[in-house]
Amino acid sequence: MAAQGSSNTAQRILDIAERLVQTQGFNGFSYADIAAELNTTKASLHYHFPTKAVLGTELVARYSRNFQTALEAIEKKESDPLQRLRDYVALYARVLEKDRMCLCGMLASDYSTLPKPMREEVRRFFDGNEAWLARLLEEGRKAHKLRFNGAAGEEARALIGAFEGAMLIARSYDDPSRFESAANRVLARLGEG
Amino acid sequence: MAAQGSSNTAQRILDIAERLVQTQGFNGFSYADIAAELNTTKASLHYHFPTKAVLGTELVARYSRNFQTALEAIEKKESDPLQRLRDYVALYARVLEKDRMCLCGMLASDYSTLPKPMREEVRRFFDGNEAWLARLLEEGRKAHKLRFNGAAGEEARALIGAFEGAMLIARSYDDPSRFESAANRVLARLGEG
DNA sequence: GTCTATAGGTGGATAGAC
DNA sequence: GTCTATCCACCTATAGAC
Repeated sequence: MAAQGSSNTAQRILDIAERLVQTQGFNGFSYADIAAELNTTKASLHYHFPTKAVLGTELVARYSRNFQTALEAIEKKESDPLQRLRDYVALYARVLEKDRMCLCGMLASDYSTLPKPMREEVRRFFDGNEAWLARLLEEGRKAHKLRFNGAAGEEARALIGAFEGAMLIARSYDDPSRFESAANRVLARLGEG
Repeated sequence: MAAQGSSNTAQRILDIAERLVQTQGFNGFSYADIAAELNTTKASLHYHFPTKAVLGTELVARYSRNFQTALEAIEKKESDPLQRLRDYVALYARVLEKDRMCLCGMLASDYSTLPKPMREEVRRFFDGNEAWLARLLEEGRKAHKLRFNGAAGEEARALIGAFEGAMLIARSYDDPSRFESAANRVLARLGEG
């Protein structure tokens, strides 16, 4: 009854594809790579995901859903705004510890070569992050727990850029502490006062 | 007498390759793409750059040299630290206006698939930027023109990450103003007081 | 659902004529 | 320095048996 893309095998395919995209980019992996790791054939993969574009689109959609779920989990803890920000940063740090880049940060660099449906999903990811962060920032400022100037939405965008960029470069040095250091500077600044 | 890589043709090849890498990544372009644009053949390109790894390495080396030259030009103007920072940001903005990503930011996302000599050149680029920025930051702080906490080197790293990340995401929205906005927030914070 | 086999295309790279 | 021709590996994708 379930759609093909939601079977167990499909999920295992997505798991492997996800790691490959996060480490090598969308143009840096192939069906053959996945097939080898799953001990199956390329043709079998095409049964579950007829084209690479479909696979990629479902990949980002799933990643976005999981990320949103993680954001909701942070909110449920009802901790203070600065702690929620720390939890948000920890989501990035956990990805980096697995020697991966944020899926959508990686896809942002592949953006010009992506099929249109993937582009839209990538944007949706950033839009969702921005909206969540902006709400948190505004709430934190009103409660005098977070300090920043100007529009919360713009600060949110700047934060996302800073985190994605810090992640990107930390990977080039195989040194997660570079991300931690940059993120902590940001948190310290926002928590001042 | 000059090495092959420094002929006029070689430079034109590098110009085209540079744009292609900045827009599509190192794995997103081919000798065929360059040949088509130059109205020549793939075989001819291999005369100038025997392998793609060699081409890529010379590409990053040239980019780094040009960037360092631009940094020295900023220093020669002997403007105040905040203005020099603005000039630094303008280097990024000019790349983005051409719908390109910073070459080394793009290569950072391809990092795991790059030949070793390219990796080293990419790191050298970031190291050079960090050193230049750290000197500027420290000088600006001593002159009470720039305000930030902690080590200048760490602040420099955070800035580079923030700029690269803002660039990366701005490209996904085809909206350079996203970069400008994020960069201006950073500059405003550093210039406070 | 998975397999074998294969199509049709493109990748980087080389040999050898001019 | 540039060309034609070619190699071989790899790519995404499909047909059809099981």
